[in-house]
Amino acid sequence: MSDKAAKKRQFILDTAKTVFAEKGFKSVTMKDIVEACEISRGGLYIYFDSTEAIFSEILRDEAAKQSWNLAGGSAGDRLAFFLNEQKKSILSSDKGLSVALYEYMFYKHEGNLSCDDINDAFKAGVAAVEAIVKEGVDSGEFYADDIHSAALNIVYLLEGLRLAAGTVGVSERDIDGQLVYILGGLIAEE
Amino acid sequence: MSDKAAKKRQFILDTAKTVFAEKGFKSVTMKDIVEACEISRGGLYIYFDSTEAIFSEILRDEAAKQSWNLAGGSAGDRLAFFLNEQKKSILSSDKGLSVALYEYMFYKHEGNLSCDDINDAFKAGVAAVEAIVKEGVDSGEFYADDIHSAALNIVYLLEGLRLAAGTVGVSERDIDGQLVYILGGLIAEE
Amino acid sequence: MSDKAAKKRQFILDTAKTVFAEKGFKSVTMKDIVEACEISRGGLYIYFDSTEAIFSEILRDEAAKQSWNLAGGSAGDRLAFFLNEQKKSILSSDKGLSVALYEYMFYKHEGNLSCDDINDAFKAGVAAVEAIVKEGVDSGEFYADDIHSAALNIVYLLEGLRLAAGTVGVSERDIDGQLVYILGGLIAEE
Amino acid sequence: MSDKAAKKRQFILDTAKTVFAEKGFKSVTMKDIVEACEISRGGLYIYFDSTEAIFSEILRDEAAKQSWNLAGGSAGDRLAFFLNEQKKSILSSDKGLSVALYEYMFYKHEGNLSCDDINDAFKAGVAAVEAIVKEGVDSGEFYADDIHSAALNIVYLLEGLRLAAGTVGVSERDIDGQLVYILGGLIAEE
DNA sequence: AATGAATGAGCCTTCATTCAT
DNA sequence: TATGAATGAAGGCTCATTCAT
Repeated sequence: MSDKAAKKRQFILDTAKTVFAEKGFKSVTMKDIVEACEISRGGLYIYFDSTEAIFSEILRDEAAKQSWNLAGGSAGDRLAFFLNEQKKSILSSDKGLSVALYEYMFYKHEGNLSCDDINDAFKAGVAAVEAIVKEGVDSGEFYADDIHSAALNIVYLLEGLRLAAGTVGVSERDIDGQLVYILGGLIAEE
Repeated sequence: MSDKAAKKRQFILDTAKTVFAEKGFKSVTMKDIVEACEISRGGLYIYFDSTEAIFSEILRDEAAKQSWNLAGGSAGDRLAFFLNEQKKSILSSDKGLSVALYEYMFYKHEGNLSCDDINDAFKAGVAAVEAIVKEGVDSGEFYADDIHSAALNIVYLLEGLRLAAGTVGVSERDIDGQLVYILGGLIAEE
Repeated sequence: MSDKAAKKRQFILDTAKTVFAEKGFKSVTMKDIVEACEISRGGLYIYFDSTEAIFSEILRDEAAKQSWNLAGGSAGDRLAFFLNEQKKSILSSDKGLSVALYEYMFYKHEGNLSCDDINDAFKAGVAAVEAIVKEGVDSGEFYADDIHSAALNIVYLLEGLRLAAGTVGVSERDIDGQLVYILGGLIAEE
Repeated sequence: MSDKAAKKRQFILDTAKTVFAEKGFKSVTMKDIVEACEISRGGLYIYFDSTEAIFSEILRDEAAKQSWNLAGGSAGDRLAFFLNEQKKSILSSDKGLSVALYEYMFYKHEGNLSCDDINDAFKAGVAAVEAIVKEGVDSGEFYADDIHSAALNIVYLLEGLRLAAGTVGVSERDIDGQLVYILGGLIAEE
């Protein structure tokens, strides 16, 4: 049973994810999810108490899937790979979930609710980028006065791009231009 | 009469602005605004049909206040001034409105509604920054391979910072670090 | 001034009449009339307290215009003339007011409100028809066992036609068929 | 469950019918029905979306109950039976629903909404009467120049009576007088 | 007289949440 | 566990009516 229950739980999460990707966070109601999952109103409450609980768990799932330190290779290769992944994610339809994510963050922030998962994820992201940059600096591939600022710069820039993608829209060329800029900033200066 | 009406209209806008700053965009109801303004339900409808209409007008007001091409001086001075203004705005309590703004943009975006005011404002921002950068490059103060990308870089970075300020939070030091980074990128390379 | 006021009052009645013709009785709001007349909300209340008061006065006006005993001629001529007038009224756009009239009657009836004007008008109509029929019978033009029933028959039939015109619709042929039927009933039997 | 739901649905229809009979169509609000049924506001919406939907279904129910071609016997018997049924219906408290019906028809008509059910019912009524008349004419019981007009005459007259019953009121004697008139018109002329 | 802003009551509709089955 | 009917709170909107100017 616990097995079956786990499967149903996962089914709900997967289905709800598509709903959040489509409608953002705040607009999604328990009813929307009930309808998308084609289960009963009461049935959903057995597993989750609120859209917030569902989204929070979806985030946990997503975070678990993340692997910052993918592959091996030189720092340059790894950074290039990372940036390419980010580019794909910014352009992809999964962008939808990022809009929901922003709404979720605002929602938590407005309520002055702690949002440690998000904060932690952000810090983890910064740390991962910082690690790559540091490695590159150590190996002489990159140049940076202040490694922390360099990493933050990359992360903030990517957030800015992602946000723009969800609102005013960005072209692939715009993204490429910025990625070149990032790499240039780390490499060009001898 | 029209004078009095204009005053009340402005009063509503001003009051609503504080509500949006506090609660974002989506969570704000006509009732919230009615209560904040201490007017009657029907009274509000005399002036505005929806929270969207109110917020849209607030945005117009804000945009009108914007003056990108402030002061004179060298390109460097002007950029420094601009960045300092941005820094203040990112750190200030007006930050609240920016969260509402993001929600508003997502709201429009989800509904596939045109949001020309926002798009125009974004483009205007990019153009203004680009103008300063170009001026600096022309005068030899700045160096940039691709002026457009350089301007976009600044704008995206500031958006990323502003977003972070509204969610995970940013310290003044973080902002300063990034501003230095921007200036460094434009100046350092000879 | 009283002259000017009387003119305005009449203007309101005339304008409101077109509104009632278009929307019936119950759907018409004071706001509708205010807008149609392009006067102020408060201004309307100076003259009338409710849509009911306005409609009631319109009815009085209409009743005053009615002249059942028009023209002279034989009973047959006068009946033919009367029926032709009814036919025109049933087919005309003034039909709109008749729908409003029905709604008004129902409205009064539901509230168990006296509606003497209507009742009186109905009785007056019956009496007028009855007078013509009686005249025809006396002169030998018509034949009728029961003059009152004959008159009621004509009135009810016309009401049925008018009602149908406002709902399921009637063709001119249908009306003609019924008028022939009426005349036939009075004349054919010797 | 579906059984219980069907019962509740029917309960709502039955209760709403009394409300419509009392207040007509347009004045009835969802709130009225909610209160009459002693259920919750939201509860009603589970079954019906609007007063129109409820009334429409009530009409369907009523139409299903109708049996035009009742009993056997001669055309004269059948017509007499039919007319007697109509008389009872005109005099009965079910009259209330007929006022609502008229309002409903006007409502649909004003909105230029198709109201096929009503039109069909009207045509079916005419056809049924026409069939009886034709049968009588064929068997020599009745006499009529134009069978269609004769049938329409009966139907329009009954509508006129029903309408009058809902507004100015009719006495049983008035109705009897008219029924005699109808029968006389069909029979007397040899 | 006339204006039109303001009020507040009233109806509509949608959901989160509960609960008997 | 699962269902889905039921509830009631919440927010949206429209008008009749009043009132200061």
